[in-house]
Amino acid sequence: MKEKEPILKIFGDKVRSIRMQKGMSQEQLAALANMHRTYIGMIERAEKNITLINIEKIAKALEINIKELI
Amino acid sequence: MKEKEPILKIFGDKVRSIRMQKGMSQEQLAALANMHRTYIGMIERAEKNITLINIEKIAKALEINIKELI
DNA sequence: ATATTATGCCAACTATAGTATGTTGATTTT
DNA sequence: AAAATCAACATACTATAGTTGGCATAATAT
Repeated sequence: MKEKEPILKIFGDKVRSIRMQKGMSQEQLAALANMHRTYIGMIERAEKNITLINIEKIAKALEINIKELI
Repeated sequence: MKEKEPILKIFGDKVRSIRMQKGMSQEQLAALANMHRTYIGMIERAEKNITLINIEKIAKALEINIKELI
């Protein structure tokens, strides 16, 4: 993941905006989703090509539907 | 990917049903999406945890919106 | 101003997604 | 019934997603 794929950017931006909207830190979201704090950061910065299972985990942690994240 | 995650099963089933609805073979879909024939099979059988970029590629090949696939 | 909390970023590792070939059996076509 | 098309499945390999720790910087609180 050198070049930032638009779809990852869109996804990361949505995660960040919803997370902040809910007043959560990356660390809090990570804890809820059972992930590492830095991984959430990487996703928000579109540095990783996230898999479907992790998309679902983040959606659940944010208490939203997956579709709202894509 | 030993145990089939429900979300991957749902995703794979949708790919298969839309593909068949459009009268495409796995091989044809693979060609359109620039993927290998067996990989499409693995996705439909929920044997792989697909990444966001590939979800997008398949959606485009099927000429549908990503949201329709999740 | 100092302490605390939050995020970015790097580097290294391990697990697994993604790519590919070949074989087998089932389904469809002729 | 034979031929052709399609999909399942078994490996095996290589690229990269996912996990982690540590340090630097920025922002917020006391």
